[in-house]
Amino acid sequence: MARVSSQQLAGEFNLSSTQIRKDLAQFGEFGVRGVGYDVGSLVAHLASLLRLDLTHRVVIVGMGNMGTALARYPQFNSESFQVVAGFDSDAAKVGRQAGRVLIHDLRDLEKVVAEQRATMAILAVPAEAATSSLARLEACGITSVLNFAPVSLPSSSTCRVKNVDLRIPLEELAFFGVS
Amino acid sequence: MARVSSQQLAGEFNLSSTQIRKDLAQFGEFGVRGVGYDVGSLVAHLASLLRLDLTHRVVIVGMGNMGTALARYPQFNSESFQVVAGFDSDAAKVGRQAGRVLIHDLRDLEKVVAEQRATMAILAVPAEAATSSLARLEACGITSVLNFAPVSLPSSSTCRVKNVDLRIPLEELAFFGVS
DNA sequence: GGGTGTGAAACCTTTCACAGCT
DNA sequence: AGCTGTGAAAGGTTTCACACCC
Repeated sequence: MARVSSQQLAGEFNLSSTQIRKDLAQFGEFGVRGVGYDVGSLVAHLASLLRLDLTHRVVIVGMGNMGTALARYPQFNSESFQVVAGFDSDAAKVGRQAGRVLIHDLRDLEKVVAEQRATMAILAVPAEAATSSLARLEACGITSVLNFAPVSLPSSSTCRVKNVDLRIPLEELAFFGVS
Repeated sequence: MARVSSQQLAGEFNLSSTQIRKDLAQFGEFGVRGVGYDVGSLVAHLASLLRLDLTHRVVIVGMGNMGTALARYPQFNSESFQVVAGFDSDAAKVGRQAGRVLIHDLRDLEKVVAEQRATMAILAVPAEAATSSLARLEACGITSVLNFAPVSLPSSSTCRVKNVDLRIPLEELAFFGVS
């Protein structure tokens, strides 16, 4: 039975051991006094809390370079997430594979989302196509969207949008970078 | 002379007006009492503080789908940032363009970085190539690296690394997403 | 001994309230 | 009157110190 202590975790993440214990204690008494945390049960508890214990089915809209890169991104095809379809309006791409992901015609979005029982989507379309794509995703029951298009899109009551702006980490580097 | 008040900014960013004023006051008295902030001078002050007043010259290592997508990403070719070269070890890609970015042979990394006077780099190589690529970038004077490879790389005293893990926003969506 | 869980103290951030400038 | 800048109060988070359990 593998164990881990708050000190080991603290070392790993550059935090204090007290911080680790306080945070974990928020969700119950996961640890055993004098012993530490059982790795298996800790992982299970946290996965359940973060809803990573079930596999989320994801579609990617826009199979340009970004969409294709994300379809192949190993962390998007793991225990918790599975990319089940890609979509593009370019007929030349339809029918091809990107990694293990089949590219569908964007016109079939509603049909394929329903067939695949997808609940999450990644938007990787040009800025001008982002709003209309989001509307279609909302309408066919997608509840979470990760948006890579360079426009900020709003969440709604039925669909949470998270906007990824890759300029922000680059600006952080410019600010903190070695001078 | 365009002006803006802390209330307007607060509305824009969903913050309180006091928050805006306290934060800006950290860096000096940018505003004018009874009037507000002059947009031009506020932008200039903040750009200078964040070191976004000069153009940072960026190279991209690894011109697969992710590297190519980033080379074309409009926000990486703006006032503050300019992608000046791409690199790949695949001879078939060398000499091609991705957007306005010319792809060089990875063997010429040191030469081209010096010629182009680049100071920042984006790593978009497979996991197994990440560590050695970072070592070469550090050795040729790159001071900031944005790492998209799916491994966490450490900063050093001469080179700050920022690791981008796209699984994190996806996990946030899984957790907060509409149930 | 060793390591968790936790009240209390220290520390930091946000909000309030208002003086002061245009 | 209108809006910034800021000391003081309120609120929240991190660290400390130690009781408690294996």
